[in-house]
Amino acid sequence: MIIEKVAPIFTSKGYSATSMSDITQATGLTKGAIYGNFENKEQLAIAAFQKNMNDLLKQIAKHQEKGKTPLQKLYLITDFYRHYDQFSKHLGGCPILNVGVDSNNQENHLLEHVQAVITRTQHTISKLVALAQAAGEVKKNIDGDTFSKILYTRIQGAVFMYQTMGDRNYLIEATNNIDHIITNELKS
Amino acid sequence: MIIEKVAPIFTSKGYSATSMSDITQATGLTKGAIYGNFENKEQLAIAAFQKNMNDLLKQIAKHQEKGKTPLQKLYLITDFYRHYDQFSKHLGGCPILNVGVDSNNQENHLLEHVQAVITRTQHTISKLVALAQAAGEVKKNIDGDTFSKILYTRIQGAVFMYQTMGDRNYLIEATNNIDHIITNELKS
DNA sequence: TTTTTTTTATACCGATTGGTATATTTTTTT
DNA sequence: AAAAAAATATACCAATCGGTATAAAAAAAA
Repeated sequence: MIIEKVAPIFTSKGYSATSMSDITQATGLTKGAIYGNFENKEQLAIAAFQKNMNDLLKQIAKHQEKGKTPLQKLYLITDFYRHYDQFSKHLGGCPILNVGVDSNNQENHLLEHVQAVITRTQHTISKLVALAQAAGEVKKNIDGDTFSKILYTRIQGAVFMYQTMGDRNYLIEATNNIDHIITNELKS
Repeated sequence: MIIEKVAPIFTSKGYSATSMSDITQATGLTKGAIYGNFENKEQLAIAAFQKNMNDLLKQIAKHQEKGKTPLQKLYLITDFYRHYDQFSKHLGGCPILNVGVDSNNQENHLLEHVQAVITRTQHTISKLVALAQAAGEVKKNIDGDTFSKILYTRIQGAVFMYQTMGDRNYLIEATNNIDHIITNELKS
């Protein structure tokens, strides 16, 4: 319950801009209660980030269930991010982007967690490409690792532009464009 | 001189993680001296951001001088970002990305300055495309505004991935890929 | 060289920071 | 119902936060 109430604050305001009184105010608890459950502010921030990532990755996986073949699932990943403005709202923004930038050049250990999630997600995408190749849906000469990096980089770029310009069209145009690439360059 | 020493700190650590004692320490001045030159911390952060943007935009313009035609200058923009890891280092990271994310959902007025620079830069790129079209270097049916948004979004995505993963290849692959698009889809 | 102006340093302000020892309350176990 | 364990609240800590009034020093103007 603490984590749930605190996670969107950390994501939207950033680590050092989030104070313990923000946390006590949001939870309705006192500092004693918070420190009875978490070692310190950093551990709470890490727990909040992991909760956000759990929510996010679970939702992406759920969205993919609508697709039957690996290729359909690939399209559904981009489709998820097409409407990422809605989902990221209740996370307090994109945790990967926000925490990634916020924790860079900082003394806390949040960055390592962000890196781990990015690496893991890229692996998931590249394995999906391999499955699509095995099913004959995607050309054999496509390199899954390269594609997953391109896809992830483009999506995060669109997320950044969406968040700082407040324009959802960046998400729409980027995902449409990636779909176009999948159809014209990957699809066999 | 104050701005010069302080700018990379604000960019790398973020607004609220940068304290006045960080500033006095970096400049060798006391708080009295700082507040004799700047109204408050926020105005100093804005001045620092604008100094960074001045440096960045000037360097991009300078890099473009090597090209003669509008199309060559377009290639030189992507070429600048191919080596952005070197240049952004002495800025304390990418000010657009870092300040854009950092100032989101914050009470300061930094975000508006970031938005203004992004809008302005996209205008510059789209005017360059128009010039290239007038010179017969780029197809007439290309929409400059759309292209400049795609280019900028992809570059910022690569900058984010470079910074959080610490891998320069994200910059290289993204800029190579954009060049590929210019050559195959824009060039007449 | 004296006066004026600008810049910097000192010393302080109240408020807030993250964090903790201890007491109280609540929950669980017996 | 009594005892033990877990969770929460109270009251406090030194340190630091951003900011300021005033005095000293340096620079510019006269």
